Amino acid sequence: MTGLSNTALPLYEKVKDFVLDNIGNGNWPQNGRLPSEHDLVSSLGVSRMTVHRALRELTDKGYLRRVQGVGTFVSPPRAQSTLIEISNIVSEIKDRGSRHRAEVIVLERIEKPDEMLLGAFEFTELRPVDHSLIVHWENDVPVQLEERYVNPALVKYYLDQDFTSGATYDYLQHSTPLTEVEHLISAIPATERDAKLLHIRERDSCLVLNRKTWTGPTVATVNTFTYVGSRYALGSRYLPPAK
Amino acid sequence: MTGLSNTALPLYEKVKDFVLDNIGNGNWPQNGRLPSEHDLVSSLGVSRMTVHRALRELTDKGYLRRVQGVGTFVSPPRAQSTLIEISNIVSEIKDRGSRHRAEVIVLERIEKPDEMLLGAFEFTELRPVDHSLIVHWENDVPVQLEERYVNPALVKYYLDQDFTSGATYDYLQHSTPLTEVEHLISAIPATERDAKLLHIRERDSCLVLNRKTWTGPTVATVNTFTYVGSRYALGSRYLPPAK
DNA sequence: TTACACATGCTGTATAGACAACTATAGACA
DNA sequence: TGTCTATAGTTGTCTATACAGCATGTGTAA
Repeated sequence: MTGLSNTALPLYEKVKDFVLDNIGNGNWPQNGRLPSEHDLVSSLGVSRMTVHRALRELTDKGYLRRVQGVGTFVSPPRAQSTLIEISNIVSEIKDRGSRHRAEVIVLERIEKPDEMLLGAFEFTELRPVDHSLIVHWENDVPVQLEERYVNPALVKYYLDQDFTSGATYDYLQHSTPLTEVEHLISAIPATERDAKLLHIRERDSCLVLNRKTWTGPTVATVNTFTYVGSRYALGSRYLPPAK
Repeated sequence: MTGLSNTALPLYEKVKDFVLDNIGNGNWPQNGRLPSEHDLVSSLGVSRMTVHRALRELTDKGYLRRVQGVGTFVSPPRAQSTLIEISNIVSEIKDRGSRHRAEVIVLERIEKPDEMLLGAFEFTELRPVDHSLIVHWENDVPVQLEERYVNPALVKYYLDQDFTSGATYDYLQHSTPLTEVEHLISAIPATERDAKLLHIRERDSCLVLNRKTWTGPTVATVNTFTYVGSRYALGSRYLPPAK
């Protein structure tokens, strides 16, 4: 009596389905503890690596929460799940084309040189500050307003890191203590300040992306990106296969 | 000479970094072919499972494209990459709270009963059509306009599926042929139609989420969600840990 | 009582080996 | 020439085993 389905899926997919079913029908309640890997190995009759892979993938998708030395728990259904993944939208917006291109352009156009952005995220040579307002340009047309706030307590941390290893972007992906990200995307009419800086009329539609990152329980950074609604959209484009 | 970094990362993370470095510095060109797993095992001195995990995770993130029996290739830098993941935004928006709740509410409020939505995605009992316009309400206030187009050729496919197995949501996650998703989020002023249906003024800011799904090279569905900008935002909230 | 060491149970990582499934290619054959 | 077949190479999955790292409870000693 394995409890696994009979379809042709790989074993680890069947294990995932088994777990999701038990969560879905309330068998394993929210924040409840799952059987240990060893228990699942015994009851399902598969190897531990297979169980482990299934649980790891469900953890990546946000269905589970695992703590080494303690156990595996059912995550509450909302929020937490896709947060990290959504952060990729922002990455995509910022580095369309080559990796650091967009940011370099920005640097040449900064309106107030005194208010430098915290470059630790994308660039090494910059002096970090804890608050900045930046206008991004493209072909002499302002397209985006960016406001950044960085928790001063964390600035030192970034300065102490060694970002000269070349693979800055990916290094950060792996090693930063930024554990969670919150995103809010909204459509608001341009304020007087927005209109002036972006060369549009007041009340024109703007697309606002608000991003907040956390390191554990403390807020690390807050970013507000304001786009000219009539000209720009967020998102990602899919190119269908040629053949 | 392994080529792996000396930091304290797990081996599979080092392999990932190694691969990303080789992609980043142009050593392995776009659409180029990577060394086989066996080659990497030889040159890096780690086991094949470790190499495999690294390559699989990079594939999931969209950096690589793998074809069984052929090889591993460098994906073009963006687009394909995070598309699947981003689709979760839409899921979360639609089913905050319990799984099918949101959709049920919608059904009670449909303005034109003749233009039913294709329920195959969330509900079994509905008659599918290939095009529909829906107004979503909350507490007697219209909050969202939804326009759906479904490729008629695919309607039959969904009808033939067996969605009565209980785990509808997860079943679809695994088995639908929807291979790719394109999202565009934009801020637009309300058209006359939008204003009338959503009880707002013309030119008021609206948040528009456009979603297009593909099965291979053909478009499967097109959804347009129009939200009242002053009242709603897309995104996800993070709740910091209590302790 | 308090502090520390240890055992236990859990997840995380890594390996070696095996087989399955798929693709492309080369060669045999009609 | 065209078609089928065998084969080599590649990725996908699965197992059994081992060890590391972490958290918690327990028992011992101060």
